[in-house]
Amino acid sequence: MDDRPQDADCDGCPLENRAATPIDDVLADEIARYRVGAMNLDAGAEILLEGVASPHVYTLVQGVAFRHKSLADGRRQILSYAFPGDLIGVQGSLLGKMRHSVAALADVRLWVFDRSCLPGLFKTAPEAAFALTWRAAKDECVLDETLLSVGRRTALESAAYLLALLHQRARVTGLAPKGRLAFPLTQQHVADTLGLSIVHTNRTLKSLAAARAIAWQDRGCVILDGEKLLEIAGWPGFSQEPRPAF
Amino acid sequence: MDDRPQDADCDGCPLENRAATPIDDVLADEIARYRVGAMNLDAGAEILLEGVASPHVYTLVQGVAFRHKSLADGRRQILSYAFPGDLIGVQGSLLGKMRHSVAALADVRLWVFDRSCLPGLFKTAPEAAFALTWRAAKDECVLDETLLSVGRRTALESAAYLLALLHQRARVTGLAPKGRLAFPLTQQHVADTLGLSIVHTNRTLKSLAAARAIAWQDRGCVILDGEKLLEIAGWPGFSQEPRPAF
DNA sequence: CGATGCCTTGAGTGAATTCAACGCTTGTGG
DNA sequence: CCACAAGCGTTGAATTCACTCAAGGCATCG
Repeated sequence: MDDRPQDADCDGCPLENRAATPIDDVLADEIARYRVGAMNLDAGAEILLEGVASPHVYTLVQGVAFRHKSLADGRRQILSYAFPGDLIGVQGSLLGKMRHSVAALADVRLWVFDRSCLPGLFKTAPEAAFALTWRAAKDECVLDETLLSVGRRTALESAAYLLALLHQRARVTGLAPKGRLAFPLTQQHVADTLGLSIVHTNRTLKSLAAARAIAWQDRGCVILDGEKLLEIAGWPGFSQEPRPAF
Repeated sequence: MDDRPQDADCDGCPLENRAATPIDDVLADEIARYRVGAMNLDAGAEILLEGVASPHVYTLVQGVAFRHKSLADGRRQILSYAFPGDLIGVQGSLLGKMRHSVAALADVRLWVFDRSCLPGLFKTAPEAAFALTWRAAKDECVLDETLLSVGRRTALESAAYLLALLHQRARVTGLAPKGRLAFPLTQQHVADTLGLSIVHTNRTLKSLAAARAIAWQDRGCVILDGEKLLEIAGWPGFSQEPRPAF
């Protein structure tokens, strides 16, 4: 793939667009000093593979990615989604090798960092290191809510939660113009995130469409009523609190 | 509750017992300087509540705790378990207020720290801060595997995974003498961790017992064949890799 | 223009749930 | 000391949610 022109709706806002993306300036500025390259990948490509000890850590500049892991017979679970500004592969760097895979959902643009930069960050830029850990805490918070969803919410509630989450995260990065999720999310992705079969996922999404909360058209999801999704999910949404003073 | 005598099997090994517990010396030594007190709580008590901005962070010195969150109508999901040496409440401190609750599974002994010590740790003890983040990564790794389990493993596989996990973690802290999990885990806890009903959990555990992998007796779980659990779960177990050089 | 990927629908099956009840142990108050 | 309640585990039966199997429609692409 190549760099594509930005449209007026701010699809695929680059990381550099600080107005639209929730940049953590301290971390972004500091880590930028360690940048060793960039990488572009097509939608569907794997960014990192489970079991691999990658020499790199990435930041997602453009596009959307997802973390996933699978059982021996192929059953797949999507764990979480990454949006522009997010770090990719930090867990793997800290633990030695990847315990999950990461794949590109849309075409992605990544900045590449040497994994060895992490200890340096802690030594020379404590506030950036703090910001990194704060992000890890936010990610874990999302993971907690997803686990609650998969474990205890009904299929309808769970699907509403997921779409509300993706909508909320996409919006702040300019990836939800007019409510349309601007990345090729398939019903198989939804199924693999919620732990449901593709058939039942389809029926559940139809039910959300019947409630006029979403529409599934042109191979993608349009959020018609975000409030209704939150209501169906019984979820208040994530608060966007800033990082506490260092 | 009060401090109780330690038995020969090392039940309830205190944090001080470095031979039996996987202490991260750098972090433990450093954070100990900020200790402002200790707290003992009975089994069943809540340690931290969702929504609260606690002034404290804790380390679990003795006993077992679990993180959990619930939906409005009471459906509960257990997210993870904490064993001696683990930190409790760091996520809440970083994010402002708790996004989940934490409860004591067994009687617990905690050391109390002021939440404001965290930035100080990053400023003055970078290696300890690095160790803290490394632990967060390990915790997230467990959470990933649990999500895979709840979403994609069958009830039998999932139950085998959970008991193998608890056995593995209990063993290194001396909380699994002769294979018996030395804390009052009920079938309701198992159900709330796996996202199953109590009735189906009971039948699934009976099935594991019929396979001679476990026994459920005297209100507790005995692991008879840890290898068989791993095999049923289709899970290799967690590698106990040390923290990488700083 | 056949192949592929994605969405959709029907029908039958199976897994897991709810409802209900009972036994056993533990703790408590009369 | 006994009666009683409460907590936990167990079992049966009916129901429902979700799955598998199967097939077809509709785009897109080589």
